[in-house]
Amino acid sequence: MEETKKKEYKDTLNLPQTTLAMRANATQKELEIQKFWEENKIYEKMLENKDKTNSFVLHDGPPYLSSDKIHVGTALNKILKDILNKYKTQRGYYVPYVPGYDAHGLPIENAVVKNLKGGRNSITPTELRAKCREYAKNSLKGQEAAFKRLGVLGNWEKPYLTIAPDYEAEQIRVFGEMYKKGYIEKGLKPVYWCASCETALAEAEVEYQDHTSTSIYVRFKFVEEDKKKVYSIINEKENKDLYVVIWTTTPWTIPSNLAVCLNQRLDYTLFEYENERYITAEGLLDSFLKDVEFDPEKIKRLGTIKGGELENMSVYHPLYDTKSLIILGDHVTLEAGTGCVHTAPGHGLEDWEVCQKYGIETFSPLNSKGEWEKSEKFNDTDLIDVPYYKGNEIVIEKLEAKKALLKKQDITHSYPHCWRCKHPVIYRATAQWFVKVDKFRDKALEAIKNVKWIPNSGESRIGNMVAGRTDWCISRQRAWGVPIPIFYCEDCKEVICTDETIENVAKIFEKESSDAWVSKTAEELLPKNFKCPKCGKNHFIKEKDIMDVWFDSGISWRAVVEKRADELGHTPVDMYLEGSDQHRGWFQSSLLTAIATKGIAPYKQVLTHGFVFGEDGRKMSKSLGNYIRPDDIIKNYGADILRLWAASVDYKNDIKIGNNIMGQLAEIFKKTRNTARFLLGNLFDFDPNKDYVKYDDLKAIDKFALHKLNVLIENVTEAFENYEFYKYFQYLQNFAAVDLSAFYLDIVKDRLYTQGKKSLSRRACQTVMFEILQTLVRILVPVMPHQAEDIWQNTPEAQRNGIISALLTDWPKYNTNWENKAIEEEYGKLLKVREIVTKAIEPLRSSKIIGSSLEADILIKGENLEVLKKYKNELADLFIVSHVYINEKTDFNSISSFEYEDIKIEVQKATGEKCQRCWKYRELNSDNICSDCFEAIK
RNA sequence: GGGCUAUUAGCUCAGGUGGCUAGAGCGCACCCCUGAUAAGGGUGAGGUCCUUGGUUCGAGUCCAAGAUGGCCCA
Repeated sequence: MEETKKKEYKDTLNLPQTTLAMRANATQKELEIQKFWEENKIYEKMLENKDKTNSFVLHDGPPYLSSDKIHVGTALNKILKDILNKYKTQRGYYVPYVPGYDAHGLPIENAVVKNLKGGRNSITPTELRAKCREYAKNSLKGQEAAFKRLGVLGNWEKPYLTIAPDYEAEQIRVFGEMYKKGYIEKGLKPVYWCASCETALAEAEVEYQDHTSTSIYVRFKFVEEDKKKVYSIINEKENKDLYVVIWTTTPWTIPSNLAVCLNQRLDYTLFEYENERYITAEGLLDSFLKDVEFDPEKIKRLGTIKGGELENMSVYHPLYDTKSLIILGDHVTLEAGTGCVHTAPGHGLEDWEVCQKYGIETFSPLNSKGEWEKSEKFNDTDLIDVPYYKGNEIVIEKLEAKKALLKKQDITHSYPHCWRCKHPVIYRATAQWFVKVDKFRDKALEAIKNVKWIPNSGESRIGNMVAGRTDWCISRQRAWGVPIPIFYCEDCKEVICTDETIENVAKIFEKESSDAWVSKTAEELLPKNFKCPKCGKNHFIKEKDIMDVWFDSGISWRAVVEKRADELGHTPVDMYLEGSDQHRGWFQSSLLTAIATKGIAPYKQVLTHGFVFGEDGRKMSKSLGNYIRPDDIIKNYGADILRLWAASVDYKNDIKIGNNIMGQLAEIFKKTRNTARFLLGNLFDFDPNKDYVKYDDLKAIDKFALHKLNVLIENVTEAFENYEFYKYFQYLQNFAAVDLSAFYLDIVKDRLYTQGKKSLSRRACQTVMFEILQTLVRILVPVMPHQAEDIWQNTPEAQRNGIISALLTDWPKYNTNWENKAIEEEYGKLLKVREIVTKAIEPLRSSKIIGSSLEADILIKGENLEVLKKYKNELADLFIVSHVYINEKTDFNSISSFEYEDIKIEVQKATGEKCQRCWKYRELNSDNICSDCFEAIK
């Protein structure tokens, strides 16, 4: 047979034709597609003609604008949101998406200050705020571009910013409402304080360095009445003095002591030494005795008592004529000291917190320079005007004089220092504004129960946090933020915050932003001719603190969702979707502000995802070499593959990312693409309006394929409804690789190529492929929108039904007409046999006796082969061999066989000659083709 | 230390109420095809189901303790 003849036959085949490129060329193509979406206003069209009462609103949690680059974790978050939004849109919902940005706060302020040559004080607060604003806006540009590059669609024309004037104004109103309800109060709380810079410091502004401190053991004497109680508990008759012993590394805080904290579960030992009696934790007794040089031989143990039994007893302050309460706290451990913790709520965060529970007021006698100040509550003349760091010595002397000091020794430990002046910092309680969460906590806890948390462990997570929270400190001593809108009367010191003042400030902010608080005087910010409601005078000063940024973003349900009701509807929205750290952050601040003002949670569902790690399971870091940025992935693979990654992992847990993982996803991406490409290639001449074959005329295998497609639709839909995208990924992958590529498409190829172009049998499988392609494109949309669009744009016009973008297609529906249990069951059996057939042929291939499976004939032997007999005419196609015989062949030259259960497969070299057109082994005519082919090209 | 959480093949995931000789896809190895061709097909090798105890005739599955990792607190 000469080559030309071969070529002639090839020309009579219906080979695939398509304009869809085999390679995605994603990095470039995705940009073109994004441009197409933008120019054709696809986001707007997705919202058009939708019933707004049938909406799905996912309210965006604002990422922080500290940098113009985004992290993979942020990308993951935005992608998950977008996948969901696109899916819900396809399901017919009205799905608006307004991206947000969090733009106030310390990191931005610090970044700006760092770039100032002359430091913070070289410019005015107004100028500083302007620079912060500029910094945030620049970051926004970078982040917005990065988000868009992911293929995220939304209202990019009008995102929301926490620094927008109308946003800030609304924040003031929310504050006002909460204040009016009595939910906001002023109180004292210790913060890191640098006495040399005279400023409060945030955690991020503190550096830990080694520092040598004088540590002391101090004894506090029990009051008579409580001592008797203790003795009665341990049955001790002799009524000698009893002391509890504390250990501290900050002697200067002793004057501020108000309590001694024990752990309720720990055992405490009472013992006598040289006629004095003490209490310390059992587990620390040995180290204590050693430190204070008590001879263990001379110890007389009197008994043991649980910390819990001493609760609410009192001891005398070692220096003053006051009493300190014995309280309990879980932070007390056996790591160091005596298990009895000196507690000064004005000088330690844990101290403060535990004292809040006992209603012990915060006592903070130091001024901003760190010097003791005379007051009603403090009048120790030895210390007044002395700076705290000189106080250590004085306090120790005084303790010695009172015989309260058991021991002092120097220790070196890690201690916080000011990042700017490098001096050690202290905890100092200052006046702060608090949201009194305990006043509406029960309501919040109730609301938490009515929200759907995904995964549902979120409920106990946030529930426990809210239950344990008494106060939310919203004061920050910073410049870049929304001011706490409080005025003080200079004359009578009245605190002023009324409906009138709030609304006036809000109105001003609406026009000029919260910068007005800095640039205007108190009088300018107050209503005209405002007079102090208490004393009637008219001199006022402004509060200097700004609000915690969590308060900013926490009111977005109000400043964004409710303000843009026409676009976003109302609270509660359908979903908040963020990283699991937001149980502490945004989920909580949003909940608290909404409960406090509106009485309801701002969301119906909250979905959380875990954090992203390197492929090695370790935290991503540049030094470990496992740090990956979204940019890098997009540059190498494109956004769709990053999106596919987001969809492929179970985001409830920690998530890993790396080159191996991405490489693998790229393979899946290619698989779906090539499958779609093959479908497209074989549909080039298919017009569903004319060529669609009705169900009854399909071959059994076609019906089986539709059945499989139906199952896919069902599974994938369920996966999306449950937000289990990784299940979708598994289903999709299996369908493309197993059901299509390795099965249906492989088998049907022969029919498509060799049957008459317009023959019923070719049109039948084109009909099925059409349905598959239509479904495939649609289910690719949420996860791989660019790929879906590329496929769609290369789909023949007649098959697109006038829909201009893949993103505007509907989600496929389960089709009951395609349900076919009989075929499913029968084909299930045939597939088993097919497996046995391939196993029987395999050895012939390995030993190079045959190449293509069409070079083989099959003989099936066994009992109960009814199903096989029923489909006898389709079996050769199904196994892709030339002839299939069942039981009855006598002259079969078996050269290989394989047995499984009750079926035996024999293989022989195919009889007849290779048809030059269809390559099957057949009786050939004079043109060297078989009769089927002869018919097909007639 | 506390709250919540995770740990099944190299990777991503399945394994309701205990019965598994532990599955899938990908990747890998080998082979085939050359009419999906920088594609397609086949076969195969990979697992002390984190560990240790316990309950049970029987545990990846239930219970207890522990290890390791994570987020948030302290």
